[in-house]
Amino acid sequence: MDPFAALADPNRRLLMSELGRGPQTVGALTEGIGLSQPAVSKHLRVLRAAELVRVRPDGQRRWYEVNPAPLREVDEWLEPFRRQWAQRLDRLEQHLDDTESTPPTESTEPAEHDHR
Amino acid sequence: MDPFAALADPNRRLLMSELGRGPQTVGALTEGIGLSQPAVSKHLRVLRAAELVRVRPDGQRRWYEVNPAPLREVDEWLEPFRRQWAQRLDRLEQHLDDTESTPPTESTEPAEHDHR
DNA sequence: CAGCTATATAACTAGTACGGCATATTTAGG
DNA sequence: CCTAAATATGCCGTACTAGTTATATAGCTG
Repeated sequence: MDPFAALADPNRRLLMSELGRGPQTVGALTEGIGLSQPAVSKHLRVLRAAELVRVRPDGQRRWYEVNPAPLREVDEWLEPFRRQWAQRLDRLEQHLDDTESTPPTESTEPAEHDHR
Repeated sequence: MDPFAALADPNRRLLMSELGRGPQTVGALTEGIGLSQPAVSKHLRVLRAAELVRVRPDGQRRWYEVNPAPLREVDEWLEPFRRQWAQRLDRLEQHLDDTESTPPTESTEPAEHDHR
């Protein structure tokens, strides 16, 4: 399963963040979040399928821990957009007011753009 | 709408990447992707709701362009996991084989962890 | 073994997502 | 005005999601 889909759910992101603080059992995770234990188990299953977490059985407990590797894919996807952050932030504010009105610089084409 | 959810769909990520190469009209985007025009319009609506893109009407055309700002939220969410990447990458390989078998280092607890 | 604890799975439900086709809307152009 | 082009919206079917409760499974303990 792809990490983007796995991280789409806010509760799963919460679980990841919680696990980021160290390995946890299902019980501990269930307490931290406002969900039933089965719900947590299912989210963990999705995270496992995405390989975002790994499990270590220990008697009747299961210690879940973060596996950050698949997050690289997310990070790499973000990469091309990074250089745009700084540049466009000022433009954003300017645009928030007149989003509907201004056509591109030229008449029918947006002219060459920053990535040219 | 939250950027994670917006990016969960692979087609929307494709549209974002396409737009990363410069502003495009709906028609152009529709050609690039294997979807109907209405489908593209709907995806663009979601991206707009997440403020990941902005539109500029130009006659009957609409020029869509990336607004990278919300991607910062994603990037910031990744931040805490970054330091784990390097460290755990070697451990991962080791684990790929014996994920089910090895109990934690200690008997009932995973012993102290990096931050416990 | 009996019973408790910890976790996973099953069955069900309500809501939402994504696609398609058809249609509305807006603008351009003769 | 009438038509065509570009885009958005409505409606529908199918599929998946995320939650619940109930139950199964596995280990622990007396």
